[in-house]
Amino acid sequence: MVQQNIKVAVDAVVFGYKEKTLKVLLIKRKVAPFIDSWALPGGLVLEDESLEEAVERELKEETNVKVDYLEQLYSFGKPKRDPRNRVISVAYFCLVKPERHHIKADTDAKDVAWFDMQDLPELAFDHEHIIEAATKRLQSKLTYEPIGFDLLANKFLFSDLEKLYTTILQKPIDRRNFRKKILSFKILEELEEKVSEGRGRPANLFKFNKKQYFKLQEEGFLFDIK
Amino acid sequence: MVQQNIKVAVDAVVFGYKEKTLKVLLIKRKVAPFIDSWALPGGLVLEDESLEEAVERELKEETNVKVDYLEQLYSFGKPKRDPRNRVISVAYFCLVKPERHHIKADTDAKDVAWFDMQDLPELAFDHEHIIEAATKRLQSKLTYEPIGFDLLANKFLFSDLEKLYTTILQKPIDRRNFRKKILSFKILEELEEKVSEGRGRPANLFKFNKKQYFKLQEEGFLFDIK
DNA sequence: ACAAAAGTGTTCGGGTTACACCCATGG
DNA sequence: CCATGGGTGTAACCCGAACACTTTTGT
Repeated sequence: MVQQNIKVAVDAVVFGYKEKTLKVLLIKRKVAPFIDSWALPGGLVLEDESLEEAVERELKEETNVKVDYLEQLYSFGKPKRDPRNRVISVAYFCLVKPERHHIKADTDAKDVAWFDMQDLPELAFDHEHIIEAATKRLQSKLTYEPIGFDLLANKFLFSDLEKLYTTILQKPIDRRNFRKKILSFKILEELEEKVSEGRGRPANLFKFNKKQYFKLQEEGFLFDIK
Repeated sequence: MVQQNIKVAVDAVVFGYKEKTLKVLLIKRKVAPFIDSWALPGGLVLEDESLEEAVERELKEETNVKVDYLEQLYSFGKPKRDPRNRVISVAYFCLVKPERHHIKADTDAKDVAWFDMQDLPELAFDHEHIIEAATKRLQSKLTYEPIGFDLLANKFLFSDLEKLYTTILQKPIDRRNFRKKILSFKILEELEEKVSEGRGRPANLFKFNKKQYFKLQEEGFLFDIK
């Protein structure tokens, strides 16, 4: 048997929703190759940690972020994707609530920043490709799982939720039908608090009731927004 | 940086549909660990091949099978999943048409066999877990992509298709509604040939028109069987 | 009083569901 | 002529789509 010398890395596509736009978290690389390029946070997996632990560790080390949602996206393994050694990267799909948007370039990165998805810089490796896959995952998941709530603050306005859907899916939504549909799921709590956004009628705050969602899910309920 | 010594493998969950039951392709291991256990076909990735190439090569070497459909399933990377070294396995999801069911234990396996999904043996590593994930993928894909046709012969009876759906999804289907729905998609060609299965009225043969499906897909058509 | 955003109901049409009888063949 | 599996139509219902005006507040 030929001795195998392939390295295993993880990379994280971390989405955040801020100022009514979708953002992705990038770091500025401190080491070759692609030194000074923007790239996804990530790095080699250690001997004794799971893949998920590796992602969480790298995110902590490089960006100081702790994500609210994390799932495996896809593994990228073309022989030449890293110009030096062969590296297989297991990419993860992550979501962060605004409360946790505070980032900090830590020991392992020169800089960290949220980039608007409409305005990404040149990226290292095949990271552009990975972000593309993550975006598709985000768009499709948004329609059949309540992951939008992992991008919003705990208390949010209905109009925030609606704007998030139109922004990410890039198509208009009928406000009345949308509200009717979501409310019919009975997974939101309407709070007493109201918020006035400067002008216009003050709006009600809502909260996602995750426990209730899990309960309904057990009973066969399927979240589905077309 | 600590030197990393993780190996990268691929494993294939190959489904076949035979004798009106769903089967999975397994090999009997020739080497430790788990010598003589049944396991998924697979093995270490070579330095200069892509992950997909690795799967196809291993399938050829171990079982002599060439699959009709292949996509990445998930990467399994818990530290202790292989008792000896750390091995990350990128699992693939594969479908084979009956014409290609002829298998042959080749150089790298002691034996190869199709196992009924209802009657699996004890499996090596975490392969039972991998098969479980593949089964879920199969069930969900069956409802929103026309992958059932990659499990049937090129020419098939409507009742075969129906039986395949009821078998895999494990729930009854209304024959009339199912036929109406599928035919409404206009992705099947009804052939002139009829087949008499011993008793009963002879049935029409159908063929899946893949080209037509791709064309409709471009136009925004979504295959969907609930 | 005006601008801005929030909140709300009804109608229509298409698609999904439920449902049962006749047909063609072999034994 | 009987058993077996193949093939077919219609009516009820539900859900999604389309659509516009009123309410509440700040300026």
